[in-house]
Amino acid sequence: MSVRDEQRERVTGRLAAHLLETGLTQSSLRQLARAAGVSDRMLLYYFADKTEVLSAATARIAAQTVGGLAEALPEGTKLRPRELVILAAQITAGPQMRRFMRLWVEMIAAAAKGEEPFVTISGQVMASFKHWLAARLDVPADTDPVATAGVIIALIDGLALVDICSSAADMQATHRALAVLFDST
Amino acid sequence: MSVRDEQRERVTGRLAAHLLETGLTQSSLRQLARAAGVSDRMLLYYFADKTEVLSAATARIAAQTVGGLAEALPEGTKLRPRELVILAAQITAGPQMRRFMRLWVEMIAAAAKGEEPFVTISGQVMASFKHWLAARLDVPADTDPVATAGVIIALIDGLALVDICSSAADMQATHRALAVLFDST
DNA sequence: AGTGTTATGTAGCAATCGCTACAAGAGAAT
DNA sequence: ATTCTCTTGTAGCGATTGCTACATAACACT
Repeated sequence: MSVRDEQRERVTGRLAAHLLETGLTQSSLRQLARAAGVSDRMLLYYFADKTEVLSAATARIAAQTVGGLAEALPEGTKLRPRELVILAAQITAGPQMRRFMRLWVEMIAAAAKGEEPFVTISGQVMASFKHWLAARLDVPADTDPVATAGVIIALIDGLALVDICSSAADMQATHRALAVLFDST
Repeated sequence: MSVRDEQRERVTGRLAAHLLETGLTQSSLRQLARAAGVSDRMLLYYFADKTEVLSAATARIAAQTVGGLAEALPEGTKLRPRELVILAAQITAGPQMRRFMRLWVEMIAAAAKGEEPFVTISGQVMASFKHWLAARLDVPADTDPVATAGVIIALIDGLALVDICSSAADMQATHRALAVLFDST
């Protein structure tokens, strides 16, 4: 592997950590380069352009996140929708996943503006998340598991949206109300 | 009312329409000025700075939207959570509200970045939406209506997120799954 | 008639943006 | 030793950003 490719790997990891930390607020080429410990000139030597930089970093983040989720929901798990909602809400409320959710919201908003690579990436990530969740979903035979997973993801992502513009206390109340609404006892 | 104040009103209305149409993609001062039919110089004569421009326009949009919702859910309406979810999902899926939801997502993402006026405004709008919805919510006495409204808003807003990065066909399936999950028959 | 406030246009500043031209050192290949 | 590709630095370009200095025209007030 050439020096260029090695640096590409190193830089991708650092950028992934940087984006998780700061979201898309510090994502100009110069800011990204500084966070990665290289010059902006070199960033554009390792990658073709800014789109490719962000593409590599966000793809890395998505892979890491799916890997982390696999621990909480290993393959073969089968949960009913209400159970999965409660569990997913708990998982995504943790400090680590919370940072990802915030970045994820920013990425989708960028996709709404037509900005690449976010249109492409968020479409792919959304689709794969849906199928990943659907595989762990226990639903009646006559209902669409992927579409049901879509509803659950909407709820989880929506909680992240509400989280952004609510106080911590309000958010706690929201989670309590969620537990009541989706109580499966 | 001075000429300045009259223009302020006119411009605010045009900017509200512009933002609903284009989201936050064309929201530089020069682009906003062009959409409003004035020079950028004058925009900063009518308003103190860009923050105040966006503040006026988004406040107008929020007021219009609440006004529109009041037709579908007039005061005195009382619905149980599952009924309200289905109804709200239908309402927000229409072309007009869909534009608002897209802008709303972009505004929250901007708030996540700490950008004013979006931090302030989206916090206010979220809080008032919650209470507005809670007033139309029929819940048991021992559950918090405002927090329950928060969950419903999370689901509705989350659907807008999913909508942004899904195909129209997938989105139809998602709405069908929603109807099944929250079937209140 | 003079004077001050209000309204509008022209021009441009400093900062940042993504990106590139150019040169040069380093090491491998011949 | 020479050439060639890989790697890295310096410098800067043209565009866009939010915002401002300055001049001027119009109108109100005394």
